[in-house]
Amino acid sequence: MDAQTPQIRPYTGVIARLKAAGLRPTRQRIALAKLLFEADNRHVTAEDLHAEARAAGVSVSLATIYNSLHQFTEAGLMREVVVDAGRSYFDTNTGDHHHFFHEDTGALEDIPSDRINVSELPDAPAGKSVQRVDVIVRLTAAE
Amino acid sequence: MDAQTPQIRPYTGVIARLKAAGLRPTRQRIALAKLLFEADNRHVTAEDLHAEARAAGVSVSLATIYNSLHQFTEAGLMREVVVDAGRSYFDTNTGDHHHFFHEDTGALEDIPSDRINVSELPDAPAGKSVQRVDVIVRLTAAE
DNA sequence: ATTGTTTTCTAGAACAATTCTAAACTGTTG
DNA sequence: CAACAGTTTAGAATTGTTCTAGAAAACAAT
Repeated sequence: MDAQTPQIRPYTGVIARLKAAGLRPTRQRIALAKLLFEADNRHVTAEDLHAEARAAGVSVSLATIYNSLHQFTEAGLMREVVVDAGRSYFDTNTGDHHHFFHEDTGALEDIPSDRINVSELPDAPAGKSVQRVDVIVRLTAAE
Repeated sequence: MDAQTPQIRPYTGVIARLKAAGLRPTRQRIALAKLLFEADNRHVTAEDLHAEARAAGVSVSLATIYNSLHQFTEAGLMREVVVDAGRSYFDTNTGDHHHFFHEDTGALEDIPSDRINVSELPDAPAGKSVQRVDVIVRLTAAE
């Protein structure tokens, strides 16, 4: 199996990506996009990203982190994963896949879609359409 | 006479159920248990249940609603379903099943486990065991 | 019933994650 | 570079949930 690794993109790549999404390439958005999209399969909370940005010497307010994460998600560059009531995770892998959730550590891990199979899905009720199917495999420390 | 009537239970049924779970049958817990377990497949948030109890003329504090929902869940009488960051749902159906989540209305709907099939689940990572597999089918209004 | 012991309940304060607000700032365009 | 719209910001506000410590209720033994 060949893992489709997205190429590491240069500066201009990030800027182009933001422009293509209809987002102005501001200092903050460029910095966040670089942190998020120049690595694979990142799963971050707003606080995670905030800490990371500050650690990288980029001064960004928490409000901007939330704004950016939502804008990136709306633009289809990320997706939001709900595993824990009270905390939102954002995933840079927008492909078809599912998740392991480590309840002890709070970590999220991808499960490629070919490693799991969901079938015989019932039809959506009348007037509704399926937006997405989320599978979360919750893990605890084995005893 | 068959003592195992799985239908609507009288007062004593709810009380017995609470006792069996190691919970004192207090006025509040009895009232909440009646609201929750004398109907099938209820999906409630804490606020929902609070409003419902008040509407039924039962005065219960919100803290007690939270306490009770958690106690019932720990006792295996209910299960918590995470679909929406920032809101917890509690489900009175403890059997094997999954959920439709209506994103427009916030409603949860059961999908019986025989109407959906999850297979080829990867092994849990070393040292971990699968606690549960949640499947959430997210629905939006069809356009 | 009365007591004592323990559990539970309650209102309100505290808390954490997120969203809002209104003013300051920045990117873009002419 | 001036003007404007889009963005960022700090801090306040909001929301859902948990905590706290005193009051009340359940239970057991009189």
